[in-house]
Formats: sequence, C-alpha cells, structure tokens
Amino acid sequence: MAADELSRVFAALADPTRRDIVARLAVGDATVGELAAPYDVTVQAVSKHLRVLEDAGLVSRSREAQRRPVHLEAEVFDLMTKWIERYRRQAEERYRRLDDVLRSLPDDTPREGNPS
Amino acid sequence: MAADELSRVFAALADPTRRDIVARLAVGDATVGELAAPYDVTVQAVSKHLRVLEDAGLVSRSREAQRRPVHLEAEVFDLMTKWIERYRRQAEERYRRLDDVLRSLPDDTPREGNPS
DNA sequence: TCCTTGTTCAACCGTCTGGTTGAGGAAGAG
DNA sequence: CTCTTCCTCAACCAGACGGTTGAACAAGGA
Repeated sequence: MAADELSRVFAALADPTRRDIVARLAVGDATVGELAAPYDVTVQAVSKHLRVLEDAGLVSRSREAQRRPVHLEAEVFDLMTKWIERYRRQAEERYRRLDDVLRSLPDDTPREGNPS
Repeated sequence: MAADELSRVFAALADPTRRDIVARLAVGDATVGELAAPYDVTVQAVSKHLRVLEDAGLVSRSREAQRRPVHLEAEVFDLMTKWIERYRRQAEERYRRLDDVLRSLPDDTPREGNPS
C-alpha cells in the first residue's frame, strides 16, 4: 500500500457505491446506518467504504452520542481537478501547436505513408 | 467487470504508473516500447496498463508498420471534471446556506467556537 | 525465404479488494 | 447495572489486479 493521496482519491471514486455515497453526502451529512439503507449490502460493508473515503481525505467522521455522522470534505476534489486540468491543457496546447505546424507546411512536405 | 465508464476512468488513473503514462502522452504520442523504457517493468506489463487506459477511453492506438503509437484522448477528462464539479459545487452551496443560517441565528446560541 | 523488431496473448502467482458473518466496544435509556 | 442501538474490528472467501515468463503474431529488411 502506502499509495499517495492522489491514488487513494482516484481509487476511492472508482467504486460506484462510493461515488453514490459522495453524491448523497453532498446533499447533507448522514450516519452510517442512513447511508447503508438504500443498498442491499451490510452496514459493515458501507463502513468499510467510508473508511476508504476517509483515508482518501474525502470524508470525515465525528462522534455525536452513538451516531457517527459522516461529512464530505470537498477540498480534496481540487487535487483531482488540478491534476486533470494540467494534462488536459497540456494536450490541448499540443494539438493547437500541431495544428499550426500542419497549417504552415508547404504542400510538398515528405510524408511517410501518403506519397500521393 | 462491465463497470461504467466513469468507474473505468477513475480506476485507470488510480495507478501511479498509468498517471505517469498519461503525463508523458500529454507531451506527445509514443510507442509501447518508448513508454516502457523508463520503468523497470516488462513491456508486457506496460501493454496491460495501456489496455486499461484504452478501455477507459483515455488513449487510442493506431497501427503504423510494426509500431502501435499511443495517443491521448483528452475529451474523457471532461467526464471526470463534470462529475467532480457537480458535487463540489453542491457541497459548497450547502455550506453557504448553512453559513447563512448560522449568521441569522440569535446571539444566545450555545457553544460557538469563536466569540467576538 | 528467413530473421529481426515491436507488440500482444496465455498462463500463472501473490496481493489487494469488496463482500460476508460473528463478536465486541461506546454511549444513551430503562 | 442492564438493555438496546449504532457502529467497528477480525477472520474469512471469491474475484480482480499488477506483475512475471514464454510463446505467438505482424510487418519490414536481409
């Protein structure tokens, strides 16, 4: 293990149930029992999912009597967004440059594969 | 398997080696051999990684003589960004509303961390 | 034709993962 | 204190995952 945070975040969101849990927590905090209700898995399984989300920093749990309300930590999303945007922009920039090069090419440019 | 696309994309990017491959492909297309060189794993392992990325729609492979250049498909990033932004905004909106409620509360509200 | 290069397929292996059941801890309610 | 409720821990299981080795395929070049 010992995966870096970005790996943990991506891995956490790779599971549909966990994405669903995040979606519900975006509406409001909830307890483990409440979160488990809609799914036909045991409460323990949901508890495990929450542990994964917690290790990824996506969720925090406090104590409130017996209940342990789960809270969504939205800041971590920025980590992903930054990573994604970085490479998306880089790729787009590259396409733009390639486009410019193609546009500026003379007609008799030697091209492998298309010697028409 | 038969996981939905979003799950495949997140799962694909959960692996550091695959994120690294994506980073390199953002700079320019490359062959399997070229991509495998920096890592001390076999070329077969990298080929498997590329298959995962391809199934997630993140890369495409064409044929060019013996070589199979790998190309980054940046559009899929939008899928993730949309998902993330949706719930981040929803959560922020919720905090904003909660803030308003707290602000409008009478002063004798018990136990607030920072008076004055 | 045979040979070389680049890549994938197939089988296997150890580990991680999502699920289960069963037991146990924490904090009210009686 | 005992009982109940809510939740987590521990052990286990089947399947997926990342890696390996070895063989095979595809497409030039000799």
